[in-house]
Amino acid sequence: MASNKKVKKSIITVPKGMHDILPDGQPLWEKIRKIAKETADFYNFSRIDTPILERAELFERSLGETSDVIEKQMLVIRGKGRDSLALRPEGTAPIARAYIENGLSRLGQPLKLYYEGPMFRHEQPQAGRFRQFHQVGFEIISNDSDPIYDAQVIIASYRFLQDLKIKDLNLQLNSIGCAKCRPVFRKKLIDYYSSKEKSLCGDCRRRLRLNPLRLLDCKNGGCVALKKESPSILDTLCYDCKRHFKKVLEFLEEVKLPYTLNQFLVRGLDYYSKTVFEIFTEGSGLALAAGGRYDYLLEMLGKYAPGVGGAAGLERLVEVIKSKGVNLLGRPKPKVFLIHIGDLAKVKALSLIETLRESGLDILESLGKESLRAQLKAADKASSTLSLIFGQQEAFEQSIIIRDMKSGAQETVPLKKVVDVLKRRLR
RNA sequence: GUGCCUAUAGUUUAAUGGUAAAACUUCGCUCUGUGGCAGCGAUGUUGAGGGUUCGAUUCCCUCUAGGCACCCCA
Repeated sequence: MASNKKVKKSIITVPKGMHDILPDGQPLWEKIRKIAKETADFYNFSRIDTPILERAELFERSLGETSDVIEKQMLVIRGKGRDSLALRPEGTAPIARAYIENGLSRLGQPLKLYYEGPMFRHEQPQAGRFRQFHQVGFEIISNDSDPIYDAQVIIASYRFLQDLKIKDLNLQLNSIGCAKCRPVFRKKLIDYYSSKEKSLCGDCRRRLRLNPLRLLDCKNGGCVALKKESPSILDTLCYDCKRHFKKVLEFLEEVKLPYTLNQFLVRGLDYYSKTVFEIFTEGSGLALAAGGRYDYLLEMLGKYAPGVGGAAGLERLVEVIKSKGVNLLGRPKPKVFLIHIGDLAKVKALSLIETLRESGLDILESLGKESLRAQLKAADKASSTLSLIFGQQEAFEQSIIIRDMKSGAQETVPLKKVVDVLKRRLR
């Protein structure tokens, strides 16, 4: 106790933007992951896990050197050798890498993959934004850019959110064109905005030079007004892109998936082309899931193969589920609590637990507590339906008491029969 | 990287220029083999450092951390 002060003073806290997911928060996380897996299973996406560390170059080459994610958010570790390793800021580039490196085209076309895990971006934490966050993502890589894949990724992402019982989903769609038509649009945008540079905000003047597409993303009053008259990407798309996008919309309409066209929707990463999408829910300005087609990503990494994918941020989902009061967790399983009294029973309880385990029964205990009172309290707090009371006398007699925690009714059964009786009563 | 706000038990919050209170949680006791209720008790050097002051948890400054917003993004 005297050292309390010292301990307190030197307490080590979690790094900025990171957080613990505590035991009482786990059930919801497990449930979300479970629903992600069920969605993936149904639509036939196979799980893939890639390392959390990748060569920094992977992201530099694929996400775009001028993107914020690369420019200032990537956490880079200098390895012992000359390697420059990065904590992955997103999940798609690693999958593209794994696809090429392992020759995953051999697994058949198309290859549908899903992943789940932590991502890292060094940014200022705020609502729905962390330095370590978790994503679930769906990706389809194939040897052609069939718009059906775009639709399938969007459907899977949408259904995932629906299965999480998140209401009022709003799917926004756009096409940002291909290598042929995007430059045309880019030029149109620059032409349009150059004459109006004076009325743009500081950020937008920078964007005009660096990444003109992002001009459409600005929420600044003056820029928003200018946006209205700006050239529309949808009018500029080449024939192929137009047809591709139309097909995607057609497919979504077939499954009655409501969408909104948003010609101002652009994405932050360079590898996107054609279809881009974001899914929102009412009352939050943050996208719950987002993604798009990336016809050039794998090519940039050395092998041509178009793909399309989307990812959802789990922290944001948890936040929405909590704030909307969605009840995802059903009734908990009935629990049995083993209570011991006395040293002999304590020892015997240990092997009894193993016996129950072998019979496939779940059992809770509090072997560290001695008094019956305290153990009953613990059983109650764990919301057990039944408890087993095992004392000195029962240990001698090879019997045990089964107590119904709600009614308080007790029956004494021979130890040999406890498994059968429990199974019957739990049914 | 920029701006604004905040910092008191594990949690949520009071209070005061004279070294802190409640509720909830946890643990224990009242009650040595029968829980949920109740009563009692335990668990804190008011984020760190400095300044003003006889005296600072309170006022001021710095730092740190957190929240929110911008940038950007899941």
